[in-house]
Amino acid sequence: MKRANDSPPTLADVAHKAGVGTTTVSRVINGGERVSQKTLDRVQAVIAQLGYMPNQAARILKGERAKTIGMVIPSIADSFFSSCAEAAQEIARSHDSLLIVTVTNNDPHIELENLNVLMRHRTDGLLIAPANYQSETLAAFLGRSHVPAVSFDRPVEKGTIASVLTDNYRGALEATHHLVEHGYKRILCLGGETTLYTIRERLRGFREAMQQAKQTHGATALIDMSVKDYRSAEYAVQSHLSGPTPPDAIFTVKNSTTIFAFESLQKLRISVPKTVALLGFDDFELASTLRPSISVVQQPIEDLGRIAAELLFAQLLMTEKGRPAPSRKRPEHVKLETRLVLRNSCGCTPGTA
Amino acid sequence: MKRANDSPPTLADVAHKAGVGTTTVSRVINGGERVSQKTLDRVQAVIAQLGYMPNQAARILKGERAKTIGMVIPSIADSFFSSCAEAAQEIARSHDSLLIVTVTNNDPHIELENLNVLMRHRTDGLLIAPANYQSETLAAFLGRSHVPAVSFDRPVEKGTIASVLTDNYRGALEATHHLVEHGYKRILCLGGETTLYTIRERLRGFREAMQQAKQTHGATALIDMSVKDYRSAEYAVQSHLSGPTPPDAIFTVKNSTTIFAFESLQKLRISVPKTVALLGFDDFELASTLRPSISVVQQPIEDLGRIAAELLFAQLLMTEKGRPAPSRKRPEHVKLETRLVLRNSCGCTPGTA
DNA sequence: CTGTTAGCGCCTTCAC
DNA sequence: GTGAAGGCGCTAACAG
Repeated sequence: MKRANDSPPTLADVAHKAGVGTTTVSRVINGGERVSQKTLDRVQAVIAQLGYMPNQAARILKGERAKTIGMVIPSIADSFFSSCAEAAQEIARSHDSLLIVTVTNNDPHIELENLNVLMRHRTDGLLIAPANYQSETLAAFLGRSHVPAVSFDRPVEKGTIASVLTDNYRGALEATHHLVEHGYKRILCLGGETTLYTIRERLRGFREAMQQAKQTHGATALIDMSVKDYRSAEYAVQSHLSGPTPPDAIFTVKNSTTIFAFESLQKLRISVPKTVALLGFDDFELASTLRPSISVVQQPIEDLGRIAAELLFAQLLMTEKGRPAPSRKRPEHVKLETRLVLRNSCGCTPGTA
Repeated sequence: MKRANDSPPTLADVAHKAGVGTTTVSRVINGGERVSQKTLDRVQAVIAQLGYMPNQAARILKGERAKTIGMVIPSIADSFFSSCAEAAQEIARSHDSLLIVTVTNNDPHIELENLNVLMRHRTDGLLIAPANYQSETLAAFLGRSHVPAVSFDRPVEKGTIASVLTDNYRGALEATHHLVEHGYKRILCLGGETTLYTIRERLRGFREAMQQAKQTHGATALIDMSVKDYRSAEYAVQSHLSGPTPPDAIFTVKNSTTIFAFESLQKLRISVPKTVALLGFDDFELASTLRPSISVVQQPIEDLGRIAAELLFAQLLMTEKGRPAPSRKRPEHVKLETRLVLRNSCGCTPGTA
């Protein structure tokens, strides 16, 4: 026999067995245009019998779409990014494409490595939450490789790629305003990882709000960005609250910080919101089940992933239809709104819990 | 100019520009054996200058590894599977491979579709948490396609592929025993999705434990597998607890059921564990932060993904080295142990909370 | 409607 | 140490 019978059958195998030319088989598997019903049936029968599947690699080599997009994120286990990934996967699927997920741990070096691998595989496009939004290396890389890319959650400042971001600044601004309106005078902003775009924006929003509140309400801003894990959170909470002029409200800039802070407060038996109020950026699964329930700034996570993917495929269809001339339309920059979800920890008493 | 300057440079481009043959360039990018230092340097310079990257599709076509493995799971957003995915991704990365994640929503039809797409892309191997562990279609598909596959979390009963599973039966058995030893007499098993392998195994464990407890402790088993969402959970909890002979303990068979049950109990102001104890299968992020903290059966989630991936790559290296003769070693079946994490909701009082 | 043919980019004998 | 040539599986001209 000619072929090892464990290697997948090829188009030629099908053609041979069906007694037709390769072109005909090719036509059959690509919609069956310009093929007589009779041959079509016969060929399809052979395909089914042999369990033939087109070799995507060969198609890619011929210059077709790889039907694959790459996603570069800090972590999959993080529910934020896994939700984005799921949304993107869904869009990819609807475009008959696969999603390759790579994780960077926020390490720019690993990120670049991942991008390289993805380029080798000739993915049609890239979805990326950059480790370092100010990196020129990344911007240059993305600019050089002519692969459509969309950043999400974080921008790529130096470059010109499309982005889908949450309005972190405004979300933090509004959250802080809310605390101020509750009458809290000494508001502590708690967090870490200040190199991240999202954190900086949130901090900026907090600062701006407090700047205003200083005038209007005589409120004072406290900032402690030393929180990295539970230990540092507990230390921070304890030291701030046992000081001479403790905060009466805490604004946590991210998910995990909120949780750490709450756990610390709980452990130290500090009453929330009586002694200190708590309001966090980013919702999380049991925020409404904890006692007190935690007020948060909620962002439209799935939308981030979904819209980023949609933008990417829009670009792909663009460059497919239109003449290779990339029609220099400036890249889209979508900014999504947050929603302030008021529960009990900020001092509100919505509904009847 | 010959080539459109926006299409990636090819090996031939490099060869031409460096004034050498393609063979030489090929050697350079594959380790640089049998190439003089001088040409090596020159070629590498050109490669860097052109930003050349080998086209993986061409390599695949030549019969090389795709350096890609496919993962087929019910959902990415689910923290259980995203953790598995992250672990698998890490192993893949360490083997210089990419991970393609596809999601099935536990729909066997979508699952098969995903598998087909993955086959087209000639992934080197498959990691799968089958939607239906009893499916003959799936088993047949996996058997026919000669791609190494490892199932995890759930087996593929009819086939002969390797698997990495949690010992759900024993985990549930021990958990139930624990409740019995607390002295609870009427224990309710609460859950849903009884078609899933994991659920069935847990239910089996519960039944077995209660069977024994009936004799030894005079305990009674109650079973309600009607829980699908929060509403059904609340309904179930309410009706059971308001009945004439309410349960004094609840064993929830999965993550989300545990949470729904807890939320229901909280809403109905039913004291835990005083009025009813609660013990759930599967740990979750804030289980120890809730009040009372929730006792759970913890499974080694990351290990599932990691070991499954390791097994897969072991198979890959196998078939690479050894003669194509697949050495008919029977597939490995790894079973991982659970851990009973005792917190407050079952009636225990570990540490000082 | 259908078949023949020429590559896509790479690796791999085989000569030099 | 180096190069030329063939072919992996597929599609897209071109013939017929």
